Amino acid sequence: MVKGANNPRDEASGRSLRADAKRNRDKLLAAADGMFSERGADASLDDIARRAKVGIGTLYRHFPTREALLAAACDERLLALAKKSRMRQASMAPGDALRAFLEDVVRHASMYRGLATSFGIVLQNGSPGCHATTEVGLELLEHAQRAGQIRRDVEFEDVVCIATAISLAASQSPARRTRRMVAMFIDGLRGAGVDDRARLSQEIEK
Amino acid sequence: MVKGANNPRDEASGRSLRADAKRNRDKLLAAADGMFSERGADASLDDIARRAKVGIGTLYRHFPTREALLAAACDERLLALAKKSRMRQASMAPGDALRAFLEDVVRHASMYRGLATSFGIVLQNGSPGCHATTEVGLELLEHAQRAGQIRRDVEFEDVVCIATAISLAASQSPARRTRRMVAMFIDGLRGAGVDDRARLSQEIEK
DNA sequence: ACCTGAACACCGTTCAAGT
DNA sequence: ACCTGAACACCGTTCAAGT
Repeated sequence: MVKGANNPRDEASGRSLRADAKRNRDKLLAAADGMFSERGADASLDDIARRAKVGIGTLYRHFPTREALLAAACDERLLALAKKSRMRQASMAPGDALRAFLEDVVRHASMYRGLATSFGIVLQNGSPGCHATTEVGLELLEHAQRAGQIRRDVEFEDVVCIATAISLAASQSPARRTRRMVAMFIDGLRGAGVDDRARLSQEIEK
Repeated sequence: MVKGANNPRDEASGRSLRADAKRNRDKLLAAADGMFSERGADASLDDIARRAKVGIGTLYRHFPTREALLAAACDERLLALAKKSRMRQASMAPGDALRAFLEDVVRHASMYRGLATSFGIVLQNGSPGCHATTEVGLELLEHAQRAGQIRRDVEFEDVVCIATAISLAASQSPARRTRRMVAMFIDGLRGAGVDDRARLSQEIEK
């Protein structure tokens, strides 16, 4: 339980919330998670407010954009993902830990049906879970690179792109394809043989 | 000019169209292409009908879904893509021709802003352009595989997934990343060294 | 056979009024 | 300081009436 993540603060301002406001925020979060789970990431905001028994204006006050609401609703699960990934860092080979992380992120990017489309924006939201996930991911990547298991020229942004990309593609095609795509991508990140390497860097740079 | 592709037939039924219906269809197509180009793939269908000076019902009669309209609007450009790719088949090494094809498809999947999201569905639409593109792509893949430049276990569906995935990711991030991602993916498809290959097939199957 | 557009059921967002 | 919900401006889709 990371208690600090649940304190009564408004995302944008960081100010403390009045008791009733905090209550409303929690009700909105619960309602949003339920609604997003049942009907996907493009569920009606009106319905969410109604389920939370709160005026629609209150929803907008707490979460000015749909992405802000999505990020807040995802937050706990992203924190859990970060924690799990950090533990793997100790027990697995660096390259394998990165692949496991990539698979997890792909899964989470489709936590709600249709979430993948905006997952990139959601991750930039700066909520605790987003921050933690980004941090572990970066560590895992650097670790794998120092171990020589992943190309040096891969940036963390590439990994995020790849994850959302696979997730987006996977949501439109049978599940078995996901695993294939992760494996293929990791293979690409791993780097080609000695002969290929020089030609490849030429291909990549300009 | 492939004249056969422009004949006055309704996509679904295949029956010939009355002269005024054919005229309306063409006006809708022109209006749709303009509107999609200006405002993206989620442009208002009402606006398109209005620009075509046609009742909204007429739009629905000709194109029952938004994807059908998108596919029809894309069709000429997809035919051109297929033709260009077929020409490269003669003049380039099989692996390079496939990469060029992949880059083209990625570009076309974002022909209109926001198109990538539904590009998979659009490609399954069966219009002449979609059909031609699928056909060349399949040939290019098999050709590259026979030449030993691409793994045998890659299916054409994978290539489509990859293309839309990259396109989707690219639309949310700087342009220079696209090229990197294509290169990395192709690297993945190419296959790892001899030692890696056995482990990788294990990873992929189940 | 085809076209038209009013009618319907939705949706997101704002903001004046209330506590 | 925060909440409420009516009001506004949209959107996709259908279908009875018209040619």
